[in-house]
Amino acid sequence: MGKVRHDSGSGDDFAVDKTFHKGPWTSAEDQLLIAYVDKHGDGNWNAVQKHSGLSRCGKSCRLRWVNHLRPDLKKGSFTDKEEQRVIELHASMGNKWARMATELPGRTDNEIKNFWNTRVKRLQRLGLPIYPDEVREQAMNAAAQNGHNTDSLDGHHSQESLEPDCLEIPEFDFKYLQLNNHSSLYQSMLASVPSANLMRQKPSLFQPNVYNVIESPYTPPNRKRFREPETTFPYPGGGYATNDQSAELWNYPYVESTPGQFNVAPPDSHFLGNATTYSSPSEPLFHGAEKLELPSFQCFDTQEEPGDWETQHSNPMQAIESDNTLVQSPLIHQTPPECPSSFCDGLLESVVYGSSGEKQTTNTDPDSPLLQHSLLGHVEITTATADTAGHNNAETDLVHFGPTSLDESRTSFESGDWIRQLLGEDRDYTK
DNA sequence: AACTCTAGCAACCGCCTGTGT
DNA sequence: GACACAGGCGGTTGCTAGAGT
Repeated sequence: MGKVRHDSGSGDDFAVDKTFHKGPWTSAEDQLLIAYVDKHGDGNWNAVQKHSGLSRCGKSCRLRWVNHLRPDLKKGSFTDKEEQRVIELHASMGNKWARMATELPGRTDNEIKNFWNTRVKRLQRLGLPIYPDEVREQAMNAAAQNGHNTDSLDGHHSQESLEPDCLEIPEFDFKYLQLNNHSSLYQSMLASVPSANLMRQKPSLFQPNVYNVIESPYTPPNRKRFREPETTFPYPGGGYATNDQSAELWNYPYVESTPGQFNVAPPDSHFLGNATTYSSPSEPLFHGAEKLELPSFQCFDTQEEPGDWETQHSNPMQAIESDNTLVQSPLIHQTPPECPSSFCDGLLESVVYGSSGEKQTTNTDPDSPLLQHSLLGHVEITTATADTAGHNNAETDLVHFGPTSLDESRTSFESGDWIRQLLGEDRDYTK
């Protein structure tokens, strides 16, 4: 409190004609605002100052009312049920806090956002997946049992494979997944690890991991207002695409980036799996995306075959940070002993998308590394690990690849039941 | 007791959309 | 269509309490 700024009171423009207090609200201010709302109702927030004498800008008043003074607000920490619901909602819609808030009566978007950010931070430190392991595991099993092909996953996609008119955006309702029962085990894992102990774990667990670009298939329902920023990014066909054009790309199971780049996901990003998979619906991290500032570890080079890449770009992280350890996929390798999770990598949605673009005909061996890579739906690169003696323990570089062509990927899209096939319609995920 | 570190939370900022003129 | 305004949204920042050293 005490800070004062000039604010026009309308939106984000500032003027010198009015001064507004900033900082924490006092109870006196709260009473003024409550009295105003009682009398005039909520809305027309820029009139608050005029009618109540409050020296707060309209936006601040609205925020205070919505987040703290509204009578229907639920106080206290999130219940298990609410937490599970948040997980479900985030899995299905990403960082759409306001929309999530409509599904959680008494909770505000800010509250949910803070809750999620804190949770993600905690899980990252633990090396735990953002989404319950059981759910991802079962999704992967379902995919394997349904025989998703991977033999086309060479990571090399042509321009034609991304022609926008050739892809349908599959609709996917995460209600197929019942997370509730899985979450309990997951939560108990978390509860068993005091937060204060987190940083005492092997530091390598907390190193940046590999993040991917896998967009949620969430299709917003009709509503008065649904905002999707039109972030532009280089379009495969040349030029730049807006989100409208890119929608199909977000649903495309490719991950494209530049070797040697790092993606360090912000804690509130849409993690579709865990600390190693990153997706931000509003800010897709496609190669060359406008807002992509941090280097990425997603090591695709469309000019090279995967094998070439592996040899030519071996251990990209090693070149950058020799003692940086990435969590590996337990499906492929043994789980690092320091990792408390059976799955240190991948996430449910990445599983879904990893499989979504694959035809269903050949190479259905569930043990196939290619299948497993595809199920993970993202690049995994295990970097060289410096042991205590200072020796680098080079691990295998794993790279997930999407279908080579659109024809291959569209097969499953056009089948119309790709998600049911992946998840197994008759599977009971609550067990 | 002093200090450090972290989680949790409140609030702000900038961008955006919807609406009215 | 252009503009201004009001309000909504997501991302970020900064403060504080509590735990650990």
